[in-house]
Amino acid sequence: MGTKEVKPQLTKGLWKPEEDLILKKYVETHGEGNWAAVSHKSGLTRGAKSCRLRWKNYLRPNIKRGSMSEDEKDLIIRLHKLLGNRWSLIAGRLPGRTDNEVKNYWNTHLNKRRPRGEKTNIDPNNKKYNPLPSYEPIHKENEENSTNGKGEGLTKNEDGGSTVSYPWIEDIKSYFCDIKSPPLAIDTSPFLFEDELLMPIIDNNVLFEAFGSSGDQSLEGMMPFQQ
DNA sequence: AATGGAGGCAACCGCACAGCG
DNA sequence: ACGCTGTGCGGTTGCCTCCAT
Repeated sequence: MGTKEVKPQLTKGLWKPEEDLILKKYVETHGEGNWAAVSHKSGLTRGAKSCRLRWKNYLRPNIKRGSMSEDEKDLIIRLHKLLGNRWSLIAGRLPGRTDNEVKNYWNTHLNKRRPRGEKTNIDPNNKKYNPLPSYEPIHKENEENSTNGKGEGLTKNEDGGSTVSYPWIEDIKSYFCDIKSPPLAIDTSPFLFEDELLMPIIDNNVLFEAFGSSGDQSLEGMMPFQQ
């Protein structure tokens, strides 16, 4: 290869306390964001991504460290069941926890059965993420008595004609079936509709589909969207 | 006391996506 | 419409610590 890079060598590996201090002071002075500028102007020899990661996962205020509580564990398990490996979404429901921490916790404590290095939703051939399950309703025009064989997951539109199929109905159903039984306090915050992802997933139609028109009394109080 | 393996965690890497000119 | 840049995300890796032998 011959020619060496002219760029100053970037530091890698563990952060030193003095580096933390520099980064913390810089962000406190100039604000979060524009990590390229942080990298250039702070005096650190760290890349932008490294600075961002360090701030986000370690230096940011209100980071909660230490072992997970039972409630947190429970919530991680349930949210993972619902959302899969969308760690940032899951972490967003755990105040003070980062996506990296949740991911690490899952991989080390909750997912022990998977051999180290085994891929999850990565396609080994093209190294791209496999598509996540579609949460878009499927509209079927003029399909009479459309069911999946069990009468689940399909709803007639109010205006007649088409039917709407919710391919994710079983996910939601199993999720709520699960949380009916445990005595642990149920954190309903995941369903406060702040996450764009959950917005289209959980609404009254979903619950109607999952639990039927008779209503399930045991679910009352767990449905923050019901007025 | 020495050592080797396993577990845990911080950080890196590559990819995707959004915003902007 | 397209390319560039910055940011975010998820998978993976490497190092440190702990513990059993």
